[in-house]
Amino acid sequence: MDDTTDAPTAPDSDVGVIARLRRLILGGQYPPGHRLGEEAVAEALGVSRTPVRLAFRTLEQEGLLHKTGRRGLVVREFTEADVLCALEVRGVLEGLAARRLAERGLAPALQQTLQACIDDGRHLLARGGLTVDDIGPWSRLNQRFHQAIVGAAGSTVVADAIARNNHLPFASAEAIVIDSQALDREYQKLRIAQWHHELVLQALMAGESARVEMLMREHACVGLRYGAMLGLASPAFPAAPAPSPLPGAPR
Amino acid sequence: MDDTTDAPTAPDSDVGVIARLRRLILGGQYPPGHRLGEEAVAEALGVSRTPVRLAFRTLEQEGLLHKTGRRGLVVREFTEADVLCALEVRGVLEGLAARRLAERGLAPALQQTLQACIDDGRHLLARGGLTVDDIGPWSRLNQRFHQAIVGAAGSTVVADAIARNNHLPFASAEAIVIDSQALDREYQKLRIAQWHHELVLQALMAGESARVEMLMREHACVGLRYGAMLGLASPAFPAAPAPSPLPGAPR
DNA sequence: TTCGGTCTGATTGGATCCAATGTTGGCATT
DNA sequence: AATGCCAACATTGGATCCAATCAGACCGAA
Repeated sequence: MDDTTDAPTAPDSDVGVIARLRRLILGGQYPPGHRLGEEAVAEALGVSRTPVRLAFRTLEQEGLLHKTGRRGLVVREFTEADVLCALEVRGVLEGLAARRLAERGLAPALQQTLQACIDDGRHLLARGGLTVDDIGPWSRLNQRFHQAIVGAAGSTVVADAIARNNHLPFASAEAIVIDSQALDREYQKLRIAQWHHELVLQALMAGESARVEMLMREHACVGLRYGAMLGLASPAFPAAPAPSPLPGAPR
Repeated sequence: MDDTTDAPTAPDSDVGVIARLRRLILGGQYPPGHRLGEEAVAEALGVSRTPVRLAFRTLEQEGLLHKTGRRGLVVREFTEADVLCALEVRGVLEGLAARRLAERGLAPALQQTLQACIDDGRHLLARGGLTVDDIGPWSRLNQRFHQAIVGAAGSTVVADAIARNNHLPFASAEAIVIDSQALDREYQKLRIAQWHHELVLQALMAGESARVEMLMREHACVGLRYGAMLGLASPAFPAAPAPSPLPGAPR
C-alpha cells in the first residue's frame, strides 16, 4: 500500500507508520474486532516491531484500538450511536470554543478569514448543484472555517480536546459524509451547513456567545442527523475506502 | 488505588514506567519547559530507553509532554487559563453525559448509587467542619458520583473524551484542590459541591435534561472559580466580597 | 467423560546495538 | 570581526535479541 496519496494539506504526514496503519484500519483491511499482533502488522508494513509498538500506543490513545482482556489489541468497532456521540462531542467542544471566542471578541483578521470561507462556500454553492469536484474544495473551506474558530479560541486545552475527538475518523469536520450517488441531496446538506456558517459569523460579530455556542452544537449534527430528513439513506460511517474525496483542482 | 509514596519497592508492576514518569513530572522533578531526553529519563528510572519511549508516546498523547520544534520533548507548562479551560471542558463534557443520561432515563440502580454518594457526603459534612482525614473520603465519593453519571451515559466516546481530559492533572474530578491551611473555607466549597450533587440528582430524576447539563457545567467551576469568592487564595481572580450565606441542605 | 495439571508454543515487553540526522562548536576565510 | 562551512557529537528512531508470561493443547486421573 502506498501512503503518499494524501490531501495536499497533509494532516499527519509526520510519522509514516502511524498514518499507514491508521489507513489500513480505516480502510477496512483489519475489520473491527480483529486482533492485531505486533509481528503480523510489522511484517505487513515492512518494518520492525518497534515502530509498530509505538504506533499501537498512539492509536490506542486515539481510541482506534483498545486492549482486550487477553493479549493484544483489537480494532475498535464503532456503532451508529458512537458516531452520533462523537459528533455531539465535537459540537459541544466547538460550541465551547466559539463561545469563548465570542466572549473574548472577534479580531478583524479572523473575521476576514471566516468571511472568506463563507464567500468561497457561497460561490461554490451558487451553481445550484454539486459535482464530485466540488467535494474537495468544500471540505477544505469547511475545515478552514472550523480550524479558524478553534484556533482563535485561545486555548490549547480546548483545541487539543477537539483534536483528540477528531481522531475518530467520522468525527472530524472535514470528514463529512458525501454520498456521490445523491449529490442533489448532499447539496441541500451543504446549503444548510453554509447557512450555519453565516449565522455563526453573524453571532460572533454580535458577541452573542450563547447563541453561537448553540449554533455550533447544532451545526455538528448536519453530518448525520440531517441526512434522513433530506431523504438520504442513513449512511453507515465511511469505513469503506471512499477514494472519492481526492481533490480534483485546488481552486 | 496505589500508594502515593515513592516507595522504591516495586510499585511499578502494572504500568510502572508511565505512572512513575507521570508522578515525577507532576511532582515537579522535571519543571515545565524542561527538555526530557530518553537517555536521562531511562537512567533516572532505572530502565532501558524502550519503555521510556513508549511512555513518552503515551504522555505526549495525554498532553503532559509536547514535541518542540527541535529535538526531544518538553514538559508542558500550564497556565492558570489552561486550568480554567480544562475545568470548563470537563464541565461541558460531563454536562453532555448528564444530559444524555436524563434523556435516556435514570435507572433505579443508578439512582441508588447517586443517592448513596449524596448520603455519604451529607454525613461527611454534617459535623460543620472539615479535617484532613475527610479529604480522602470526600474525594472518593465525589469520584464515585461523577463516574456513575459518566458511565451511565451509555457512550464510550463521551467517557473516553472525559477520561482524556482528566489526564490533565488538575482537570479530573477527584483532583479537587484542598487547601489544608484553610479547611473552614474549603468546607464551604464542599458544601456547594454537595449542594450541586443533590440538585443534579433532583434534575436527573425529573428528567430535566437541559437543567442537569447546566448544573454539571457550573459544578465543574467549583474547584477554582468559587475559591476566590470564598476568600481562598487564587491569584487569577480578585476575591469578591461577602461570602454568600449557604442555603441549608434540601429536604 | 470431564476436570485438572502441565507443558509447549506464541506473543509481548525490555535491553542493546546500529544507523541516520540534527546540533553545536570550532576554524578558516572574507 | 563576522560569517559561513565542516566536523565531531549527541540524540533519536529502527532492528534484533533475550526473557517473561500467558494461552491453548494435550495427557492423565477420577
